[in-house]
Amino acid sequence: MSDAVDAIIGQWVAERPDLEDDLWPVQVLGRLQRLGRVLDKEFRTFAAQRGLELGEVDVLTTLQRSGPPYALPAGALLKAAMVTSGAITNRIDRMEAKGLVERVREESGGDRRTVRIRLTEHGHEVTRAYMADHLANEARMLGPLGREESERLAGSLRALLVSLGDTSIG
Amino acid sequence: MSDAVDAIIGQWVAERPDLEDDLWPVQVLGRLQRLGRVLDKEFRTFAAQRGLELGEVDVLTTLQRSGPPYALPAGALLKAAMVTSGAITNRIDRMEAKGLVERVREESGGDRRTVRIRLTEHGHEVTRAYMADHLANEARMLGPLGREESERLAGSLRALLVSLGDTSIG
DNA sequence: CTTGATAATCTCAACGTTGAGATAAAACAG
DNA sequence: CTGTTTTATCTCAACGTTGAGATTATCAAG
Repeated sequence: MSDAVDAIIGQWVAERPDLEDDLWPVQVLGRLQRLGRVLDKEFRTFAAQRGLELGEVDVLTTLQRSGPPYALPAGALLKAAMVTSGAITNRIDRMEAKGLVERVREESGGDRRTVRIRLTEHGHEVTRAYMADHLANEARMLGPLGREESERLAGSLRALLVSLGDTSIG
Repeated sequence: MSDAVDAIIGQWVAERPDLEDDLWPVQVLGRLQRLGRVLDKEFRTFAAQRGLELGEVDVLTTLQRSGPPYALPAGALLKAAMVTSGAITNRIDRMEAKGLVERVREESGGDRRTVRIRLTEHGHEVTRAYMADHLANEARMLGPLGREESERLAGSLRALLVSLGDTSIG
């Protein structure tokens, strides 16, 4: 069975036969770009059905998996989310209005520049429910691929991420 | 060697041991999401250094690989790009101002609703130069992975795209 | 023909992100 | 201390996309 990227490469070979030997990276990177689009759309819709923006889910899960006390400085969040500072400020503003997180400024003694973002009880509940649904959805999406092939695929993707330098969360 | 996703999964297992058996899809989909971000950033910077927006490159290459007469209806472009109509109108406006493409309305006899977007000579040159650089950059990015592992990876990614229903360009 | 439905494109306000700059606090050097 | 540099966060205008609606043209039925 062939996919959209096979079709695209086929077009290129027909139009630019001289490039044929240079097109092999597209088999991987073209598919990764394509999957990025497809998954982004899927997850965005999934989040929207639950009243959340994808960026908000990102913040919620980052805080949740960071463990007690479920609070991180804004700077840690922006590095984890790979976005700029303006985006994080904006997200936190919205999430604070929704009661999902709260800004906690350091008391006397601490660094008064940093603002810690803490999950509220409501944020905890929303995240817990979301994660359960989300993992079920992911399992469904990977169902046809099978668990064994998934493991193999994960190994190759790890190697690629490592070679691209994405080796730590911060 | 472990990557950022290994770290994330490690945090989840520590915080929510009850979820451990359900986290296996994250090994694949988490990495794909992450790679989507990383590649998007890389390609966006690469395009910006050459005075182009990523969406503009998308239009240029779609037209180029469609072959003579290097012209497609706006509707075909928006399906290929997986974006909404507003985005395509906006892109074409910008690209027309840059002299990369031109709008060609059907003459008498054709469907006068459709607007065909045609690569200009300048657009051709820009696309040709861009593709050469881009393919070299992609080969460089995949260098560490090696061509054999790339082929294997491409096969798994194809299977996933097919199972997600992404089997044709339109 | 005429009417109604469908299709292709454009318009535009709302939205989230970017990126440069502002603000304020902390760390460092003399 | 005092002045400079660095760090953490916020502000805000510009940007590209979305999504609903408007516009104009084609198609189908009567």
